[in-house]
Amino acid sequence: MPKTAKPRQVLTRDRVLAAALALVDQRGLEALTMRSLGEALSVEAMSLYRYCPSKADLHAGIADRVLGEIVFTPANRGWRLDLRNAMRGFWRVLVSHPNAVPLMLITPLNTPRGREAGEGMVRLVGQAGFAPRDAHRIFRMLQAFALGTALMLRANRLGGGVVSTSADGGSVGSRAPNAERLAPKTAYPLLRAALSGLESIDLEADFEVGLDLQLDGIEAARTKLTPKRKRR
Amino acid sequence: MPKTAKPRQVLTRDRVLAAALALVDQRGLEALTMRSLGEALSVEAMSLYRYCPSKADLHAGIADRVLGEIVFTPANRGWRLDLRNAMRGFWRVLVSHPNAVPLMLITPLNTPRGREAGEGMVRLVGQAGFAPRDAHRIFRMLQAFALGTALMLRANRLGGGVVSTSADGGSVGSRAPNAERLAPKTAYPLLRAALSGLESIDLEADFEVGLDLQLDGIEAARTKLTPKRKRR
DNA sequence: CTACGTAAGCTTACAGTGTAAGTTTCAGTC
DNA sequence: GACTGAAACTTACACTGTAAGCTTACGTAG
Repeated sequence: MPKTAKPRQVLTRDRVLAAALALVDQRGLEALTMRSLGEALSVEAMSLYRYCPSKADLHAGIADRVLGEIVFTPANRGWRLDLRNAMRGFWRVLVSHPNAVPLMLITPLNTPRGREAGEGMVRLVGQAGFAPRDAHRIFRMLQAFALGTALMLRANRLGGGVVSTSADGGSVGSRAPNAERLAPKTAYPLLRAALSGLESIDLEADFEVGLDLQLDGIEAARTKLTPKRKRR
Repeated sequence: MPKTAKPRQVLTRDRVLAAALALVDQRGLEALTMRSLGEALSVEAMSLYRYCPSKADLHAGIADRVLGEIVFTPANRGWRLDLRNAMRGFWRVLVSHPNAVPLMLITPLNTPRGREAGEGMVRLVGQAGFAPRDAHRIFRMLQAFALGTALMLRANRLGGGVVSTSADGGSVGSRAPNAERLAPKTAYPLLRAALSGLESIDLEADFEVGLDLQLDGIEAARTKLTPKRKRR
């Protein structure tokens, strides 16, 4: 029976995933290649397969790692403040790894830390008075909202405007300011009014406003469910 | 000056995009290859580049085509019913092309039909009493919610559970019923309670419930904005 | 009718991808 | 010191997007 176990070990699944996440953060998702990741670890590409049996698994591992960065600080200050706080924590993690967000929608929760986060969120929603089944549904809604917004953040950051529109209408591609590109001269008065003067869309504000709106919606659903119960 | 223009034409950008969307619908996004698409059109892969200068452009074209399937039927029955109706139309289009949904988050609106849809949605939200800027923000929120939920639908449909978890805990991969896979035996009582007995998550219901909740939130934001104005 | 210009489609080629299969290298035990 | 087993390397292959150049067939001008 060996007592010191594995001595040569210089690589670990954790080290591989950490390097992968760093690479994705710095150079984008499409720069994550088995070979480039190997190079980042001073290792040949095929060596990684001992720790991540496939690229899909690598992706799932990265997603899991990001989910693991979420910290829960309950702090019992009422369901609304607690839930908002947790969602803000979730959001902070997402904006600190914008390039990894797509991975989170391919493999949402099935990972251990994902379950941890899910359990915590369902508990928080449950504190508003919902049964687990409904709480989980609301959790999924909040998740869709946060991830969707984070994904738009990513699309907004990089260039955009790829379509060629050979037969339909206005051409894209010039480096006009953002508002102009999204709402061009010809028509669309509302889009134009909405976006004029904006350098880019402030998705941080989007999240805050949207979150408050969701919480209001939850409040409404809550009083609909149990009209007798006292608020807090 | 030629009067009849292009006679040989057997391919069109529209035909290419239609075939591409059909291929994505039937065999998934990763089956969309220049060569496979060419084969579907009885044409060599490189011929497609005359109509879609790059694969990114092809993707954007598909997204645009899907957005074009949205139909607006205003029907002036009050902002809430009208907005719900429009969102349901949006949702119907998404669930009829689940595999194409990821493309919609890479290139959200910059396409002509995307702008069309955006303009319509902003108008509907505006009917609830919001200025264009706020209406557009709410539109973005609704978009994030719908697209995020649709993406989960996709993740839910195909297998899921790829992670190997060599060092962290429970293993995945067996073909247990869905609830068991998402909330395994050991702990997570709330997840277990939420998902026990479910064959799979009903994202159609998720969308309906979530949509109502969003509408309640919008209602709240509305009365907050203009507390004097009469509802309808 | 012939010749031509032009655009639609084809051929070839290349660098880069994930990964299956086999081979080398080396720490730790008899 | 020989053996064992895992860690890492090497080679190879099928497949991807796409750059560059070539071939074909059409509508029109002469």
